[in-house]
Parts: sequence; C-alpha cells; structure tokens
Amino acid sequence: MTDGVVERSRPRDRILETARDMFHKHGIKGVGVDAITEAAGTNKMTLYRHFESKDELIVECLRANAAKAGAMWDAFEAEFPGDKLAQLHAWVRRAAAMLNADGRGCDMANAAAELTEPDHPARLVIKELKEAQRERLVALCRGAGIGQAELLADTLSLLFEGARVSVQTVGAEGPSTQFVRMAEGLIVSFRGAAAG
Amino acid sequence: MTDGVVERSRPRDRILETARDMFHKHGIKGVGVDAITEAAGTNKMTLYRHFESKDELIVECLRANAAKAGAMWDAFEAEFPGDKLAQLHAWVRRAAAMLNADGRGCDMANAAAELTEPDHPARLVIKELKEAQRERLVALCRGAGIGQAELLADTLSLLFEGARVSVQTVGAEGPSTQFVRMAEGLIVSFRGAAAG
DNA sequence: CTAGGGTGTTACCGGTCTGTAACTTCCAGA
DNA sequence: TCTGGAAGTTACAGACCGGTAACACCCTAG
Repeated sequence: MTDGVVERSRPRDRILETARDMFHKHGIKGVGVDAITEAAGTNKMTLYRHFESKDELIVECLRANAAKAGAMWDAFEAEFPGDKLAQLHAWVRRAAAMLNADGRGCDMANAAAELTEPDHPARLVIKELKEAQRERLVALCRGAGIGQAELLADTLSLLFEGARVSVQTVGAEGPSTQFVRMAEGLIVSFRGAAAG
Repeated sequence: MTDGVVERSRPRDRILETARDMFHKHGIKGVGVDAITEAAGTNKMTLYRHFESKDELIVECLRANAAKAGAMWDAFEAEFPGDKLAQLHAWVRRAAAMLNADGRGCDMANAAAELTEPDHPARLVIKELKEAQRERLVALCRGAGIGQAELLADTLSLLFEGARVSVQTVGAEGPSTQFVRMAEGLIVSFRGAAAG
C-alpha cells in the first residue's frame, strides 16, 4: 500500500518502476522480489519471465536511473540552449532540490555501498553513469569559459556527492544546507581566476 | 581465511573486531552472524552471550569506529599541540590517505545507506559521530584563524565525504584524485579572505 | 580439589530469501 | 469463434537468516 504504484500498465514496466521505488526507499538487500511483485500488483513468476534474476532487475533499475539522469541534462540544454553557464547554474539549483527531496542519497552510491562484489554487473553501470555525469559537468564548465574546467567540475561533483550522503547521515539540516552557497562561490571564484 | 583476525584475545573483542572488518568489506546486510563468529574463531552462542542482537553488534561496531576516529583527532593535537592550522593540514593528509586505503567508503555512510529504518538504533550513533567530526573540524578552522570557519569546515567535510563515495563508485582514479588540491586551495582561499 | 563461570558444540525453530514447476485463466488478434 | 501467448496461481525446493535450548567442557579462583 505505501509502496503502491500499481497503475495499469504492462507488468514489466510496473515491476521496474516499483522496484526502483522500493530499492530507493529500503535499499537493495532490504527488499525481496516477493515484496516487489506484490507491490507491483503481480507475482514472482511474471517477474522471472521478464528478468532472469534479481541482479538483472537491479541492473535494469540502475539503467533506468541513468536514463532519467540523462534526460535531466538534456532538459538543461533545452531550457538554456547554448548558454552553458546558465545550464551550470540550473544544475546547481537542481542538485540543491534533490538534497531536499527525501532523506535518501544517490541510488547509484547506495547501490555501490551494498553490492560489494567487485565483479557485480551493477558496478559497471554505476561507474559508467558516474563517468557520464562527470563528462557532462566538465562540458558545462568548459563551455562556460572556465579555465580549470575539470577541476571545477570535479569539485562540484564531490561537493554534491558529499551533500547527498550528508543528508543521509545527519539529515537535511547539516552541512548540506550550504551547498548552493559553496557551489556558487566556487563558480564565481573559478570564473574570476579565468578572467584575471 | 581472508577475513581471519583470529588472534588469541577475549571472544567478545575478536567478534567485535571481526564484525567491524567484515561489515566494512561486505556491508552489514551482506554478512550473517554465523559467518562473523566462524571468522572470529568462535560460535553463535558466544556472540549472543555478549550482544543481545545483531543490531546491538552493529551499534557497537559503529561506536568502535567512532572511538577510533576520536583517537585520530587526538593524535593531531598531540603531534601539533596548539597549532590548529598544522592540525588542519594533517587532517587533509590523513583524509587523502583514507581515500587510497581501499575501495570502500565511510562505514558510517555505508551503514546509513543500508539501514533505512528511520528509528534504527545505529542511525543515532551515525548522526552523533558525524556531528562530532564536524565540530572538531570547525574547531580546527576557527583555531586556525579562519573567518568563515563553519563554511570552510562544512565545505571540506562535504568534499571528503564526496571523495569517499567517489572512490566507491568510479574508483580511486576519479575526481577524488584532486581532493588534496581542492582542500588546500580552499584553505588558502579562506585564509586570504580572512586577512584581506 | 572443587565450584562455577565462560566457552564450545550440536541441534533446532520459524521465517525469509531467490528461483522453479505445473497448471489455470485471461485476452487480444485472426 | 478459435487460438496462442502473456499473465496469474499455488506449491515447492534449497539455502540462508537471526536467535535459542540443552548440554559438555575447560580453566581459573578460592
């Protein structure tokens, strides 16, 4: 009931969406396939007809997350076409909004914390997404005319990543409240360094 | 065998130490009490004579981590008595060393990712330790004569936290390689702001 | 030497986990 | 209306989980 999301759509989509939601809320190892299928209004057999294992379901969920993240970046470009600096500021606002969304951190980071086997198929997806995110942030910084684009991008991404785990450990009233100020200050500082 | 640590000491200590090690490596939900006691060279009954539940064992492990972290801060004070700026630099070096220690992130953050129940006893320990760490970092920044001590401390702590999850997701060759440069740059920048 | 507490051993409980088999029901397209 | 595939249902396998009971052992303090 609390994890509902049982709109009428194809079972595979319902399972995927429900699993994403429940993994996010309760962690991957904290949710069994039975609970997922029940919340999705279907059953275990149907799940195993569409996904060959729970691990594959996990991977598919993470891929869906990656796709959603990709769409976010595209939305920035659509909203401020060509204006990379404006897109960078949009990213900061968007990141800050995520911090206040709920007390859970990044699904990718959480999955990496749980899936400790070094050759787990999910680790590849996680790494790919994180590297893609970094490249897009670097591209924004570079496009915004910032000299040390990689360094700023890495700094901003570590700050954001840190802020997300901070809300998960000490809550939304901790150091993460300063995220926007930090990020904006860094952007100003790096732009100043490029100009001066 | 890989998770050995079976020196001859009192069973309780062996269990605690082994559990800490295995929780760190494989995650909390990824390790059962049977595996812990076997690696500690003892048995499940002995575990339950010293800890009333797995949850209590978890809490005790996190407390041990907190104690070790506290000792680290005391070591800074012992090495550079009174010189808060030197202690701050020592913290940066120490933090960087932790990044290259192994691919696993902060035990507290990982535990927070796994233990999603909002009233889990471990969450209190996690929050307390993180807040204590923040206060000690703020004290160092303030003692070093930095004007916006809280802001610098929060920035450094988010950077470090982010770097730890970064090594866990993309590996040690990702953005975390720039951690020292970022941190030292920030310290210089904040000191300059105080002077000017 | 003896008593007693800490420890080890074995077996077990009820529950949950991922994953499968065999069968029934439903529904859309021809 | 017929048919074939997708979906639902029930039951189960085999493993593991946290936690407990009952009992044998050993080692040290008195």
